[in-house]
Amino acid sequence: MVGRDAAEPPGASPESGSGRRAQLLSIAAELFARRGFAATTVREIAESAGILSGSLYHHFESKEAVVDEILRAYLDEQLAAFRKAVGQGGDPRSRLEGLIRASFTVLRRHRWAVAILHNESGYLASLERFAYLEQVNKEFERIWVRVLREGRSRGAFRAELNPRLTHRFIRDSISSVVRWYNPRGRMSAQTIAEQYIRIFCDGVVTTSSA
Amino acid sequence: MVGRDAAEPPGASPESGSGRRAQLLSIAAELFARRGFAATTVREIAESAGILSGSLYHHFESKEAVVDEILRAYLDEQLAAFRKAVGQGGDPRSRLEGLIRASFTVLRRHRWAVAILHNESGYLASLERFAYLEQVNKEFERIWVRVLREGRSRGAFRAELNPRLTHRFIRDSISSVVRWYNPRGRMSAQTIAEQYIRIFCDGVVTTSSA
DNA sequence: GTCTATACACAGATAGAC
DNA sequence: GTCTATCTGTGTATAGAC
Repeated sequence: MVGRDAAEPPGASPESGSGRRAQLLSIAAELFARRGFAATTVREIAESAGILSGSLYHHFESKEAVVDEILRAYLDEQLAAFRKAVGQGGDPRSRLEGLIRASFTVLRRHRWAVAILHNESGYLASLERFAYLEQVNKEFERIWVRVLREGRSRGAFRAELNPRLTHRFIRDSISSVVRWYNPRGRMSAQTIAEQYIRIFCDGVVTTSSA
Repeated sequence: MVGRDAAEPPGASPESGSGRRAQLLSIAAELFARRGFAATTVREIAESAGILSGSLYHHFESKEAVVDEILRAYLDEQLAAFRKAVGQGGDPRSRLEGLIRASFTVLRRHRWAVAILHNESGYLASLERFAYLEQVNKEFERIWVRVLREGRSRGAFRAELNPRLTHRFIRDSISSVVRWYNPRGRMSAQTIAEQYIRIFCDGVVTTSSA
């Protein structure tokens, strides 16, 4: 847990929960993801929710507090999903596939949070309030790099690939999916996940004589 | 050419050119890329350049005009580089590698522009002024998809991969590199390009029995 | 829980002196 | 080409009535 003092019943995620607060978080998350955090005004958030901007401050202490909550809910779930995935064992490839699938699974529920984190992490990192992002980032990297290194030392993954670079590569590729992913579109998160696994593991080229 | 009325000698790129105007563009580009377009103020740009905000308007008509110029300079060069790459012929894999290398080559000179386009395209697309971004986007996609489709029909690339998805995948992966790429760091753009080509084409796994 | 009304800061941009 | 001074709009946030 990244930690927060929940005034809401636990289990209520900002992007799927019921309740007014969760609804407001969901609306704000989509706007932040689509237009950017700085470019989104609290008036727009309130208007989308059918209330006036002043009323938002009954639910949240500030605009920053809103993103904060959106991001923490996502990060908590993602961390748990990664830990569960690597805990299941298996050969290196299965473990890598497990991490990739865990990313896509959480992405379905937290697409806006994934987009916000990907787009605004540079800006948010400059604010003291979001110093924890760097820590979580490092923890995620540790989990992935362990799997990649083990696979490499066992000869399952290519020796010439830098594990940290490979992790960033996969992470950013998946994060970028939220820009065009549509839950009601032709491609399900599963379909995309399987295509991505195919590319990451086996590449685009068929005659891999490497 | 995306087109603009140049009051400057041609060939002067915003990120490497000499002259006051080019210098200001370079400073602004870095700030926009690091902190976000909306989050960066004209006062910050001016301050970084050692002048006052009012003085900026002697060089540019507006903040939007500044990003506009940064993006156009990049897009012009990128388009030319892609066209040159596909014009060189070769087998599907060579052509794909050519496109990837062309991306990384241009990225060296226009890293901030690449970051801005990647991070802010959602927001910028909502402004009339930047309607051309969609057109350029489509043109880039056309170039890539042609190569990917041909490779697929020739049996060189996996049949199950969606060409448009594959293009977006590669494009976004490369764009994300600018977040951590450091021209004076351990990894050169070439080194990164070769690792990316390796992953894209052959995958991470060694025993690709696919 | 929402609205009214408003404080206060800061944004982008302009005009004219130097 | 830069500065001084400033206009005007809009942003976040607050206080108190309903």
